[in-house]
Amino acid sequence: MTPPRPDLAPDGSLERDDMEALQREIADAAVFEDDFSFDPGALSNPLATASSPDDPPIVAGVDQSFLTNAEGDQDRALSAVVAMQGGEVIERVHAVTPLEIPYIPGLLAFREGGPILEALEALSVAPDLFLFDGSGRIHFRQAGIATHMGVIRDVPAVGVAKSLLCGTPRGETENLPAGTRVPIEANSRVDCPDGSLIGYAVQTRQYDSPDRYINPLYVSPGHRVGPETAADIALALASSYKLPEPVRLADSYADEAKREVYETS
DNA sequence: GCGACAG
DNA sequence: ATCTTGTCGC
Repeated sequence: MTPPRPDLAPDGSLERDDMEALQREIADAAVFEDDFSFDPGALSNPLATASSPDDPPIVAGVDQSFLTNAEGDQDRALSAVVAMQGGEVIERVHAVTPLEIPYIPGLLAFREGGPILEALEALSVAPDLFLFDGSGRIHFRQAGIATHMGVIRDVPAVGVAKSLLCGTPRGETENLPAGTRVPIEANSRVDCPDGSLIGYAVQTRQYDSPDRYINPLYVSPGHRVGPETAADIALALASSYKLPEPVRLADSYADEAKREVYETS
């Protein structure tokens, strides 16, 4: 399947200015509000399956691992995709591609976007929603990897990051109770009006003991999802662990597939 | 010049 | 991201 917007694909050979210009184009094409037909309430609730006339939505988690050559340099990226439906894994695919550029904050999609798009091509099911490890709208040019990939495929996408790239939490984010969220608003480093709601710090899990605490996730709209719904989705999909299940499984699958590559070659 | 910086 | 043992707590 050819993506709706192959012209916006991340190209590691572009000049930095052109990469940033492309990101502004991506942000212009992105929709940071709910624009999908499935019922988000049917994502994790097993009972929704029986009561719904339709099949539960298919959610795909995406994550990467990296391969090292004989010299010890990271020369390839491995992208892993785990598709789930009604709480069950229905498909797993992965792809390995050579790395073009180093990791540069703000340009992550130009490093990892290639293998991701290739892995998505290998998917036989059509996900209703993508979850990416990284930011969406919480990005200098509002075009994090979740936004970039979501726009190219024109599929609803959410960014799930473990640390904050930019923006300002509208309050304390340490030791939040499970199930709570704190708005992240744009600051001067973000290419949109100061104070714009660009995502949430989301506490999916928390310890009971008072002497230690879990850090929140930073969830932001990628494409065709609003900030509120993005946070709802992360909470709904993270019933047992900090990370939403599709992303957590993609994470471990990326490691598993990496070991297979090393053992096979 | 200084600081900030997803994975 | 990646390199990695022990260790704290339920």
